[in-house]
Amino acid sequence: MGDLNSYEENINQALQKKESLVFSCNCTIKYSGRAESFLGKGDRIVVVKEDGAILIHQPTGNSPINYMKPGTSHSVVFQDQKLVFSSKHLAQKEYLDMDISKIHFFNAHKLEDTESLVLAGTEKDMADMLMKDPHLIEEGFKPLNNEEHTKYGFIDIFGHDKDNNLTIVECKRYTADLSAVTQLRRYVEKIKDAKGLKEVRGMLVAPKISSNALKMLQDWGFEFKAIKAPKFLERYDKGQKKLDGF
Amino acid sequence: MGDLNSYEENINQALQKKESLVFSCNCTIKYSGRAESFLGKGDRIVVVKEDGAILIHQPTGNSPINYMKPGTSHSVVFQDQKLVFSSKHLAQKEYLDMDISKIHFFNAHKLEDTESLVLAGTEKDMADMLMKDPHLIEEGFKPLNNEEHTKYGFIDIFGHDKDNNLTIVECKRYTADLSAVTQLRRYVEKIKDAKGLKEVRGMLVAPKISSNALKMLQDWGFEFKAIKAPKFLERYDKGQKKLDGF
DNA sequence: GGGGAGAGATGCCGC
DNA sequence: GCGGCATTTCTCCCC
Repeated sequence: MGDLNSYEENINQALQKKESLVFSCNCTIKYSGRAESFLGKGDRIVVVKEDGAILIHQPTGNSPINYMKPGTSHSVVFQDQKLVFSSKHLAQKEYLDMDISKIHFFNAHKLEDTESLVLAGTEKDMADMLMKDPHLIEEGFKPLNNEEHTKYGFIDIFGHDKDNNLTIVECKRYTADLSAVTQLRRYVEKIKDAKGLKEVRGMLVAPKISSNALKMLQDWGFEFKAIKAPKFLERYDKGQKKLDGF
Repeated sequence: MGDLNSYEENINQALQKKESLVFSCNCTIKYSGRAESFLGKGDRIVVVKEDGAILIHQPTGNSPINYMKPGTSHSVVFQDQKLVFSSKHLAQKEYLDMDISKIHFFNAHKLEDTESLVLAGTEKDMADMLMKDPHLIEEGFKPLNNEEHTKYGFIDIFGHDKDNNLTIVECKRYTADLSAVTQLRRYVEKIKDAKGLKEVRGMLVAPKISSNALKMLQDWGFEFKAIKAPKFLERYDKGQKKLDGF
């Protein structure tokens, strides 16, 4: 580790080469953009990615304490015994400035990664499962096709129950809350209006529902059905069985 | 940089000492918990914090591709020419496994940081501004105090207009959308019911409103008032003026 | 710990 | 670009 001023050229070169920078430092941070913030002196971990994204982390916690989106440009100058690290995103009128008093470590590296995440257990997986096995919703439920249901908004599933009543189903992969109920209400009213119907059934499908949400749901004459989102990822499951037999 | 297997002890020691780990590696990643995911081989940056939080970043993008919350425990073993990095959060039934084929760099460090962020420009700042200068909402508007308005839920501001009509004001610091309108509707209905009133005014205060939200708002007889959230952070602003005269 | 709501939300898709 | 909506949302606050 060299002197603080020796990092000025190192960092600027790495930025120019579009490498990913990772360093830890003692610094203060100012941000101005969608909001404004200030953070006093402390040790942080900083990651600057090749696309300009910057993430600044404190030693605890899940989320970055400060950050800027991809497309941000960065520069460093040594000034008044400090490294001044400046980040700007002109299009978004956002600015971030770090006054760095010490660098604990620094690394810059070109990273290669062309993979993208394979994910299972989303709300869409849940809706797909219900479209495939509509009896999970209710015996005799007949879902309508996707073309139909896009016309009136982003309704997860709608179709007819065994008595041919039009039914709207809203899925949530987590505990359904008040806003899930108002969302369902919005769809039911929209469809009633668009189709000129007096009665449209509304169903909320989720693993759980909060107490207040259930009350509101029942007040409005809607129904709740407890179903868990499927989170079976074949590729992963196979690996798990072989590797460590969970 | 030593051989891959030499990192096994390094990493486990750093974990035991509750240091913050930062390293870059080539790996595959499996996650199982709230959902399940798999990510094929590629270069990533990994941060493990002293509280157990782990963040894994690809070379581009704002958000971590995989992560676990504070409270996660970690361990590493060298096995089949790979470093197997395992993370578990038993309470949350979450598991993450990295198969590491190469470490590009590794650093572990104890970080000191006791500061917390000072932030201005939130929805609360906006509500505070309106409570202080209620004429911004409307001439003659008289807000009620905070004790009162907590009794019926998380209503931003409510009070009486110049004609003494009870009025509920919902603030949004960004563009108001459909859910902001249904949220306002929920509050108005709640208050009507609780107070046995026939008429309660509902106002949405935000810098902008989406077209569909405006239509729905008007359909229900509510009003929109365009006001921007204040984002003036005194401490920061002073610094800016002195330092670089923005 | 559950519930409710904001966030400098972010990210995705559709028009 | 805006709009609508899910997110392994995360975070905070209050009960």
